[in-house]
Amino acid sequence: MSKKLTTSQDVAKLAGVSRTTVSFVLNDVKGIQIRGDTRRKVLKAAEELKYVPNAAAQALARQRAKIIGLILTRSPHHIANDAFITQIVNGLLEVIHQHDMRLLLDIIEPEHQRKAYLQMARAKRIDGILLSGPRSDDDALKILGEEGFPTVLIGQLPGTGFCSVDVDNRAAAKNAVAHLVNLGHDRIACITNAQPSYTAAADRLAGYKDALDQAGLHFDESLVRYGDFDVESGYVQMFSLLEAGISFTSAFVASDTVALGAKAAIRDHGLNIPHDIALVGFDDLPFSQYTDPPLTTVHLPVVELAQQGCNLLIQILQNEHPPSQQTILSTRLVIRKSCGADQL
Amino acid sequence: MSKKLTTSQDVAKLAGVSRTTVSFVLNDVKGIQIRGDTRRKVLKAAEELKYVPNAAAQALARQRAKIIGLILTRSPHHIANDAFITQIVNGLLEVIHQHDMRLLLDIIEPEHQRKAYLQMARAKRIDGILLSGPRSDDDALKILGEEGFPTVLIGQLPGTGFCSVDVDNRAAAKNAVAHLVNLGHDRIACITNAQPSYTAAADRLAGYKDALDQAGLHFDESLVRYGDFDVESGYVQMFSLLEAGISFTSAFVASDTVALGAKAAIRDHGLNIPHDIALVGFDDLPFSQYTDPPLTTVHLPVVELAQQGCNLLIQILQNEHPPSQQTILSTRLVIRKSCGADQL
DNA sequence: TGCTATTATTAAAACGTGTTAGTAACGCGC
DNA sequence: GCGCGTTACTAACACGTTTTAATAATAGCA
Repeated sequence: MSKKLTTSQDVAKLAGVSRTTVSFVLNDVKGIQIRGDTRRKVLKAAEELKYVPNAAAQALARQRAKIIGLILTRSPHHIANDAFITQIVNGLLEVIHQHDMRLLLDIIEPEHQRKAYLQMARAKRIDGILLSGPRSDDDALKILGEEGFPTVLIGQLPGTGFCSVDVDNRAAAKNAVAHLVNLGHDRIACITNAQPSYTAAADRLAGYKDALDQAGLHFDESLVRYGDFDVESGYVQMFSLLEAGISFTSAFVASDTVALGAKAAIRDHGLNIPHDIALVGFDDLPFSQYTDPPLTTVHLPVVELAQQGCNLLIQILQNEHPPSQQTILSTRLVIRKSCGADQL
Repeated sequence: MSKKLTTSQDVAKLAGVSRTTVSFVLNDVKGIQIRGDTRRKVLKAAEELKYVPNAAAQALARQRAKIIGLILTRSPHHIANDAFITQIVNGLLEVIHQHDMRLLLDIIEPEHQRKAYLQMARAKRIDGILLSGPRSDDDALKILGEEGFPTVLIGQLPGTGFCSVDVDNRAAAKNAVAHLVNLGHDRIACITNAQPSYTAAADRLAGYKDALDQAGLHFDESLVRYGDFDVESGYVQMFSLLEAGISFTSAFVASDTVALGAKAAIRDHGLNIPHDIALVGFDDLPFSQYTDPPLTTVHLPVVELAQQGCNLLIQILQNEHPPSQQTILSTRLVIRKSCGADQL
């Protein structure tokens, strides 16, 4: 491992020009004129030496790391069960690559070392933050806001001034449950995707109530259970519902992952979907159309969510007008077999 | 957004010492003695000013970015369907955090801009690379090796000098297929997880053949299909097998994701698992025990894979003896209902 | 030829840290 | 009182860029 590191000085020497000229040529600085042959000399020298500018030095000089941070605030266990993350990363990277930037990924446990990303921001290790799963009790986030650090939320935090991209969870959930109502169900159970301290979970539950209200149906607390992101929680909660001896003919499960567990519990009770219990999920994960039966669910434009969030952040970084604060993308109900709609 | 940036100079001034002393105290440099009260003054000043060292400047000065890069060489579409990534990231971050480092994530499309991570390495944006899904036709990787850049493969590339962590795909596949043989099956179809240019896919296919050989069974090319990472490919390939009119009573599908698609195809043909066709997967994804029926599959220690790979890389970075080149972790067959073993 | 305007290039100052080499201050033995 | 080793600190350089201000070279014009 040779210790030599090709620097812009080397390129300059080989091309017979100054370091400044090398920088001008390589960065294509506008407002600066360089003779054609000089430019070619520099480019040739750089090519020959396989010169690559040192990232740290560049970051220090131009006060930009060209890195954006994606922060996920969930426990590792929840991360492992989150089928969205890869899609988010995909969408993000597409935009990021267009701007010749990089992605730094970090996971922060809700109760733990919350200041980690505050540090990264202050150290200017990252130029901006994309935060998925914002919590209202997150002080670090609050400080970030006060310090004016470029931040975009994937999700929402009403009452704060943050830019955000999200879907209308409440309306989407209402729509999904209304579908069950329209199919004639009046005893509809609900398993949330997570604890109600997560705004998305609370919103989806609210949507469930909205649909009941609109249909003039009574909201029965005993039909509600709280999921916890993963498959197992779906199994456990649906099991609990079935064991409770409360009658219901359909269920709205606010996460496809959780719904998968719920489905297994229903099967283990010897019941049939959709005949005995009609099931509607939320998320439309890649596997959801391949479950047995295929899962009726709410499609979330995750990739678009990530892309728009990232574009928003980059606009902020470039000081282009801080655009409309809150972006809401639309969802759609994907009707498959698990709700029994095709049997009408 | 105030333009001021607290620097170590500010801390020095407030504490009434030199910048050097601040650095000594904050980095706890050994071999240097600092009086107790001076140390306290510095710490207090740093605290008061909320000083956080500039990452770029640090990286430049100490020639270390304290960032390791996770490079995934798969197409975005495949990434979206890869349920392992989140687990890998989880395992990685745990180790990375212990060493006060960060994770930079990038996805490189196999056919496309391969040099991207070579650039990052040369720019010293990252200190080391963890590469998942290595391909033998990857020139950039070859160059990385020649330049002695710290690299660890998740997966394998025989014949190269890279450190790597992997499982014995061939033995694991052989074991899984042998299980089907032991259950009395002599017509066993196979759908790979990916194109055979991926070493993992080729190895698993080889293991399938090994098991047939050992059992004295004939290898029938027409029973083999090639999956392509995602659920859909499983559906398509199993469909093709079923339509081909070749009789078989069981199938080894070298990926749980692909197996999910295969399962759907079997169902759509009105066949029962495991009665008509016994199914064995590979990977043991979080959802695999919740499919209907629960999937018999090969458990992969993904988290451990990531952790050990990361530890290996960090050891290399610290110039501790470049340890045993190839690490192989063990797998185990998880027997559930889809293979019909419990009906014996 | 001189003077100015423009063009092409460079020297030097930032950026904020880590680190080496060096220097005061102090006690100590003789 | 002189050298000598310790202790506690600092001045100054290094890291590799970008960018500003200055300069050398060329052209335009009377």
